[in-house]
Amino acid sequence: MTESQEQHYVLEEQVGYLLRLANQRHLSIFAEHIVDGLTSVQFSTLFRLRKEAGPMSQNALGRLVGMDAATTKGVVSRLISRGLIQMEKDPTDKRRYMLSTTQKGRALIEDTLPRVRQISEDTLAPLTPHEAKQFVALLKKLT
Amino acid sequence: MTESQEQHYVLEEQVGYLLRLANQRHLSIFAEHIVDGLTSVQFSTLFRLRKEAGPMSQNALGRLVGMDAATTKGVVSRLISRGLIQMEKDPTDKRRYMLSTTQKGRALIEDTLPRVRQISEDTLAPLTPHEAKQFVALLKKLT
DNA sequence: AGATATTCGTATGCATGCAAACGTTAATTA
DNA sequence: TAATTAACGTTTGCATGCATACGAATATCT
Repeated sequence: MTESQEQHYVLEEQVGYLLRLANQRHLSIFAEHIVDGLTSVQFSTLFRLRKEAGPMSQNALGRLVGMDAATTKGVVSRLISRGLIQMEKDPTDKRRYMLSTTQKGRALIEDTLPRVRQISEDTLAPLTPHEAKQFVALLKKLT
Repeated sequence: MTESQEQHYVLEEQVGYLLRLANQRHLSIFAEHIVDGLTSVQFSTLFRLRKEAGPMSQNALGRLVGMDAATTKGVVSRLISRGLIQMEKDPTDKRRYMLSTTQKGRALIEDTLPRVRQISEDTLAPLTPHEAKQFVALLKKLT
């Protein structure tokens, strides 16, 4: 390999730069489809709480969605403000609050599911179906 | 396709969810390698200003890095605070300020280049070299 | 049991990132 | 030329996201 190739550095070919732009694009597509201001992270959080192990503590939920405690606090507060999840004291552990979805939250998940499916499709639209599967597989391997 | 397949929705297989985690992972790797608190976006901005068309307006620079005007304002302010770029009035357009890198900024780019190369490698480390190339190509196509 | 670790939720500060609104200036159009 | 439109930079408000620190409660270890 020659030295000139070593010096070569193009922003458009760096994973980090491209990941940032791809993420921005997805969030933009998400916002287009979801009218009521629910964010991608808020949906993920709500979905995890509903479809995973059910009621759990705030920090546990955050971990399942890939958020640290500080971020989780804000997301959960907003979901509670919207009346999509609820909080009650854990009788066995005075530090914890158990979180669970409300009826309104569960209804919103069902209403939103077709749209989030469409969002995934739209995000992958520039790729052929085969490329899309490849891409998602590589993304999973990367995580 | 059966109805049960249509109902199927797994968070770990959604592009948006995976993109968010992949981006988080990259930013974490970036922070590990760069000691002085320079962020990924700040490096991209500095690099663009130095290696692209040279001195340009704030909004133009932001566009080249994929930031809106509000975000650009903050990033540029921080780069100026660190003494990495400088701002001077554009004599031909009273609205504009022309931005350019300082000597300190250019020196920092050269010092940082080997490290950002390593960051890209580390981010792609879970993939084979062939997969890594595929992944970057698909990311580019997606953007 | 008592000392130490860890976990829980919380709070603050900082950095992206977008929407929206704003005054100023330049470019376009009628 | 006059009116309109567009671009420039700025500010505010809100949402993620991380580091750090904190008191309270639980777990673990000696």
